[in-house]
Amino acid sequence: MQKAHSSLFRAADRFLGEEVGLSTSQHAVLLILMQHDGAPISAIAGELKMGKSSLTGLIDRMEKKGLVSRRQSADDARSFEIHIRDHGRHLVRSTLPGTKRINRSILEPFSAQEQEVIARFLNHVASNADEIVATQTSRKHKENHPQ
Amino acid sequence: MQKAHSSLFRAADRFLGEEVGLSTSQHAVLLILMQHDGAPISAIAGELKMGKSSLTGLIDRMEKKGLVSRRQSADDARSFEIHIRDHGRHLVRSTLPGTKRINRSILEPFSAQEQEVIARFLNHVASNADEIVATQTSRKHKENHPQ
DNA sequence: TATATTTAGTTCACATACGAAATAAATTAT
DNA sequence: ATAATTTATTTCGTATGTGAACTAAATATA
Repeated sequence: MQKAHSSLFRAADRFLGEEVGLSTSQHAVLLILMQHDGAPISAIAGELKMGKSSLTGLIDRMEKKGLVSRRQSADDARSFEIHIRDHGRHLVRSTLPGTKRINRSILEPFSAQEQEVIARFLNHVASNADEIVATQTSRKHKENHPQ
Repeated sequence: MQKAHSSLFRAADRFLGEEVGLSTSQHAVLLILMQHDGAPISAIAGELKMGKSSLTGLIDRMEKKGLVSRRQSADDARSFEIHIRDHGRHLVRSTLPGTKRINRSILEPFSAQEQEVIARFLNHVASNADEIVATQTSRKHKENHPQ
């Protein structure tokens, strides 16, 4: 299972990197911001199931590339709003056809019913992977994604 | 899709790391060596679809932990055989029940027929992800995994 | 209000992966 | 046999992710 996942993950990453110079995470951040522009770092980290410390570096690099900008929150002096910039917006839009093509191409050999099962499976994994693993180890979970 | 994969990938990685101190890649290397002990670095890199340079570091760290050992190939003066050591063998064995439990638990909500579809899908992804992406970008592929 | 706790974000040391370039040995071509 | 090419591995610089420890601000509790 891990192998299947890691190879798709790496292949998708390679595709994005070659195509427009975005890592998977950068791409994911942009997609989130397209829906929730101005989201704070914590929220983005939560959505991506990444540690906050990772987001600091990720947003740094994206800022350096001119994809997003940090803006002080008016309400909370600790917090920053992350805003997508035009460059980021255009870039992420340019990836949509390619990623759609790839998804189609991956699902091509499967029937409509089978694709439904696959979609259900992937959603299940996406929303429960953390909990499933946590249940098995039955500890260290809250300590890992607490922040 | 990427999100689903990255979150499972990371969750599995966390599980292995917490449980016995193995990264997914280290685990995968040990599993390969259980079947093909003495495999050279190139072959392992090929199986994992990783660059050879990555394997140098990976094997370095595994050697430092006493999981595997490098041994000069008798035939080829450039090549090293990677051998699994007892410590590695015991460690990877100890992970098997846990990973089986997790796999079962992930597949639990799906019927036998659905599980068959899922397995077919994952195998498809594992063996074709690279090619699918390569077809789309239609270049840079052989240059990336040539060595 | 004063103190304690939680929360947002960063910094740090480290693990991991990558591609390009280097080295050295094996193979192929001439 | 010599030269050109390919192959196996390492080194280097860089990107990415992590958890622990830190700072500062917000919130809760006393």
